[in-house]
This record gives sequence, C-alpha cells and structure tokens, in this order.
Amino acid sequence: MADRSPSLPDLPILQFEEKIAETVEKNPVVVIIGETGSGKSTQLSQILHRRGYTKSGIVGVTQPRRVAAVSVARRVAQELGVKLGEEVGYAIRFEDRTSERTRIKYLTDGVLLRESLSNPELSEYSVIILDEAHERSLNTDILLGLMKRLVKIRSSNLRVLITSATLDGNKVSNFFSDCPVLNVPGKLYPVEIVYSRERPTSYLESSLRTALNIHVREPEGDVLIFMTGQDDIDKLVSKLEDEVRSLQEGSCMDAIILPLHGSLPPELQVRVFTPPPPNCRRFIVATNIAETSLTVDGVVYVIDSGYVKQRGYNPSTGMYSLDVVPVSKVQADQRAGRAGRTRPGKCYRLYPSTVYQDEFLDVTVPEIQRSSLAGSVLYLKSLDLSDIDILRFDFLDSPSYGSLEDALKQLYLIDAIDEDGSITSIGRTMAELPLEPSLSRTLMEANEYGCLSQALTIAAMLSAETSLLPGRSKGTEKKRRHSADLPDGSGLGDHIQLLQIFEQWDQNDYDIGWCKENNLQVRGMLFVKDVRKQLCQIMQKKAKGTLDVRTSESRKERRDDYRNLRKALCVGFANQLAERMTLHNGYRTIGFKSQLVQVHPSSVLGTDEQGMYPDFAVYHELITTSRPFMRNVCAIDMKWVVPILKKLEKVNVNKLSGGYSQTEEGNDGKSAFLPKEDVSPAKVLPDNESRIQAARERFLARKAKK
DNA sequence: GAGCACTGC
Repeated sequence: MADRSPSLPDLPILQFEEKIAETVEKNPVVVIIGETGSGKSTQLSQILHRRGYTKSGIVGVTQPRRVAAVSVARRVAQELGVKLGEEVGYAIRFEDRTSERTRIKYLTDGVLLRESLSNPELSEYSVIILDEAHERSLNTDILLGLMKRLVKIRSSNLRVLITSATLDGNKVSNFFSDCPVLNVPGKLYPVEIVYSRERPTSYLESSLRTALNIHVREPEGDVLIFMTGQDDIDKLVSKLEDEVRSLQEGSCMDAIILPLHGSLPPELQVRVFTPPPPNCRRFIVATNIAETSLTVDGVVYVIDSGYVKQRGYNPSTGMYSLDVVPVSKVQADQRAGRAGRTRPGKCYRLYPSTVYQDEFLDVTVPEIQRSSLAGSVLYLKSLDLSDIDILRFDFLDSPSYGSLEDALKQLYLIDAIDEDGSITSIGRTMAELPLEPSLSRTLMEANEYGCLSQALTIAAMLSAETSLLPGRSKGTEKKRRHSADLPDGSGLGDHIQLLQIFEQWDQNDYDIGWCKENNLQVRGMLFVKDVRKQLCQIMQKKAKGTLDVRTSESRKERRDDYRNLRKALCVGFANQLAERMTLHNGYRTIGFKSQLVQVHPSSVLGTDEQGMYPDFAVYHELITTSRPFMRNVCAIDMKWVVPILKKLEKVNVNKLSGGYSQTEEGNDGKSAFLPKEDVSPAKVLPDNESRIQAARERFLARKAKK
C-alpha cells in the first residue's frame, strides 16, 4: 500500500500530523477533539499507517453506525489507491469485508465488542480509534471501560485514540489518567445564531413562522427544521404547503417541502439527496436523523426547536418511555453546524440564549444511563475479567446502582448467573447470541423442548419488530394486526402471530411482492431473514432438532397450540410476566415494583367467552406512551409461573452483587440520574416478598375455583 | 382503543 497518495485532500487535520504522531508515540491514550469537517475519521488511521503503526498490527477504527463504517472505509481505500477489502476493509454485522492483508479496519463498535469476546486482549490491533465517542452510545461506553483496562495490560504495544466533542474532552481525559487532549479545528463555515426572545407557546407554530420568514426575506439556500417526531413533522409539512401556496405569485421563489424521519420508506428518504431545481428552496422537516445519520447538502438555514424525543428506562419498574426532552448543548451545536457545511449559514433557535446557557445539559445523558443493562452486564460477566467486578466496573459515567441491580436480578431469574452472581454455562451460551438475554434464554429452553426452529423465528422477528410495521398512513392502519390475509396468532398473542407471519412468507418463497401485499416492510422482513440465518449459524452445533422454518405438515394438522414454545418464552422472560386483575382486563407486573399495565391495543391477544384476557401473560416490552402498555404479549399457563414465583422469593440482590451495596465508597454521587426512587435492596425486598405472597394466594384461590 | 426518536451485535 502506497505511503502517500498524490491526491490527499486538503484537510485541517493534516497540519497536525507531526503533533499527533509525536503525542501518540509518547502516550498510550490520546483524546482528539475534532470538529466537523476536520477529516479525523478518514485521516487519523492514515497518519498512523504512515507512521508505521500498521506494521505491528491492525489500526482499527470504530463507528457507531454501519453506514459510516462502510462509507469511511471506502473513502480511505480510495485515497490510498487500494481495493476495498484488501489493505483497507470494514466489518459490520452480516458483512465482513476484510482479508489477511487488511491493515486499516473500520468496524461498528458492536462488532469490536463481539471480537473482544473471543479475544479479550484484541491482540491483532496495534491501534484502536474510538471515533464519535461523544455520541456516547451504549457500546462505546462499554468499550471506553474496556480500553482503560486494556491499555494497562498492553501498555507497550497498544495505542488508543478517542475522538470527542469540545464540551467533554477533559472529562474523557480525566477518565484516562489525564491523558493529552489535542484540538483539531474543523472546516465549517461560520453559522450565525439567532435566538428567540422567549420560548414559544407552540413550537410548531413558531417553526412555521420562522420558516416562512426565511422564505420571504432570506437569499436562496435550503432550510432544515428539527422536530421531535413524525406527528409534528406531518403537521408542519402540510401547514407549510398551505402557507407557501397562498403566498402571492412571483413574490418569492418556488418551494419543495420534504419530511425526513426513520419510519419513512427508504425510497422517500433518499429524495433529500436530489438537489432542487433552480430558483427553488427546499424545506426539510426532520427528526434527529438529520443530526448525525443523514447529511443533507445545500442546507444554509437551520431551525432548531430545542427538543428531541428520547427513550428512557426506569429500572425499578422495567418500564420504557419515550419523552420529549430539551436537547443538550452538544446537540444544539451539532444541529447549528448543519447550516455551515457549504457556505456561511444561519441557525434560528426557538428559545432564548439563557435557556441554552442555563437549562440545557452540556452533553446528552449517555445511553448507558437510559437503558436496561441486562445484556451489557451479561456481556461483561462472560468476558471473565477476574480483575473486574461488575459493580465496580469503571464507567465514564456510571449507571445507577438500581439499574445494575435490575440487570443482575433479571439475569438470575433466567439462569444466566447463579445466586452468587457468577455466570453459569447457560449464561455463557446466551452471551454468544446477538440477542437480548431473554430471547437468548428462550432459544435455549426451546431447544430442550424441541421447538428451536420456531423460537429462532420469533427471536428474529422481535429483533426487527418496529421496522416491520408500515408507515402510519390512513387506510393501512390496523391492517398489519387484523388483516384478513395475515395470520392472527391463533388468539395466543403477538409472538405467535409474528411466527406465523414469517412461516407464511417462507411458504411464499420469500417473495417481496407478498410482503408488499400484506403491508409488511420489505426492509424489515429481509433483516429478519438475515438475523434468523445468523442465529441458525450460531445455534447449529447446539441444536437438537431441525432449524428449518417450515414445520412439517403432519404437525400442522394436529392443531398446534404452541405449548412448548410459549413455555420456553415464559422461562426466557421470567422477569417479564404479568397477572390479570380479577375483575377487569388490566394486568399487574410480577417481579417489579407493582405496576398496573394494559395490553397494547395493537395486540392480537385473544379473549375468552366472557371477553377476558388470559390470567397470565408474558410481555416483550413495557412502554409508557399515553399510558403504561405491554407490547407484544403472549398467553401463558399459570402452572408455568409457579416455579418463577418461587425463584423470585429467593432473590437476594446483596448476594448477587457480591455484597456490594450502594452506600459503599466509590459509586456514590455518580449515580443519581433517574427519578428519585428508593431502590436500596433492604427496602425493595420485603415489599417484593409480600407481593409475591399475595400473588400466590390469588393463584391458589383461582386454582381452587377451577 | 393507541401510535414509534435513533442506533447496534
């Protein structure tokens, strides 16, 4: 591979090559603050290659997103004049384009985590660059902790570079024993920030007025408007269309108004990449997707509502939520930067500067503090790092004690760890599967009951579930769940329906047209097929029966009630069970702090002659939107629940966590982020026990009645 | 009888 291509682009970072090389030479960890347009993603790896770091190993660069890993690798291969997949390659899920000759490797952080599972010292790498670490994805945060440990073990032959944002560069440096921080300027044009005098009562209305003002008064250039979700986007798009239409002819240029969000079909998403005809201004009304994932060229004006829709998780109830929250300063700056990519721009913030200064957090709350940690904890346990105790694991930002406790409890209930918190052999197999722990456990149990092939399908379908639904357009709603053509889950619930849908697609030879006819998202269904294939490869050696999708005809004839499959789900989702109220169709969750929930209206779960839902159910997810709902529900037998209730009684979080309690030094002060809930084990347990006792009594009464 | 921001193995 050539050391220097004649066509190297003129990027700011190249002026710092000497300084970077010198600093990396002397320090095992270096933080690089690289603004947008600095070229850090494509150039850092090449600088280190020129300095000889690819002689002793691979230079690996992680990216939080698949498309970024692919496109940056392609670019670097081009700049170095080599064929992609040879000296320069990439690895993402389902696609490994590397070879023995690969010296520079771009990969998603998830793939690097997988690699470290089989090679904890990542010995083939001489350099690891964690790019976009300021985005603080769950995987990046785990990697940051692992890197801190790894540089101690491999101090002589590993270099770690972390790229971050201005606002938390020092924090990352502190985390790595005050390692050096290098600033690399970006190549953005100046963006003038225009603040509102006060917060608008309706930011939809305010966005509309601001957009129209730009259209009438400002010179040409596209407008990017950040909204929180599809609903508001649709409303604003239609209002803008009305208003623009009513503008006097000839008073201003033409306009094209485009929505842009994740649930938009890909063919509509790519419309934003088509440049507008002359004398025409585009309005792109977008979610966060335009903040980092998609870059729209031609944007000169940005309107920032100051809000974002963000997922949260409450570990004491197991409940997810989607909340509209103020953006962080980093996010607001990122949004503003979208106006200065091609020439000087303007950003209209629909809030006063005091709100930015005093109310916005510096950085977005990291994902690790907003997610269930069962999967991450199981992952870390399976690494067998004898020098690391999970509850003392060194995170850049620690998750709360309650959140780790929730993860341990769940892992214990599904047999992934024993009562002392040590990983079991079941847990080890689970960690190998690219699934949430409950689904991994379901697969293993299903394997024992001879219904692995069905469980594989359900696991794959649930991995993609949200992207299977068609966009919410009038007339097609309800169709997915209640269409006459699609199976209905035999009244047993959504898991079974998902299984039946995939089986039917299989019987239709994976015909794309069939998906379209049934309003199933093609992209989502193809993803399911890929996931299932990947899961099959991993489970092949362990499988006790066939992995084929198609169940044999004879079996279909004797009216399968999916008992084994539902029993396996019950074991895998032992932490996600609910019991119906005696007199109505509401449920209360078992195992968490008492929580009243309802079956989501989109569910196909059937009722009996009295219109009542089954006594017990397993759910895939609890989510609060307008109210707390169970999403994806499956009927289960009460007798399957009894052993789980017994196990719940035995849960001793103090033992699971190795006697480490919240009050001990080291973890306090860092962990207060969620709604203040008392999650100390001493208080939760008695309450839990009495609740379980009551549930058992109700269960026995019911049994007697029947 | 309600709705889903965005990623990823």
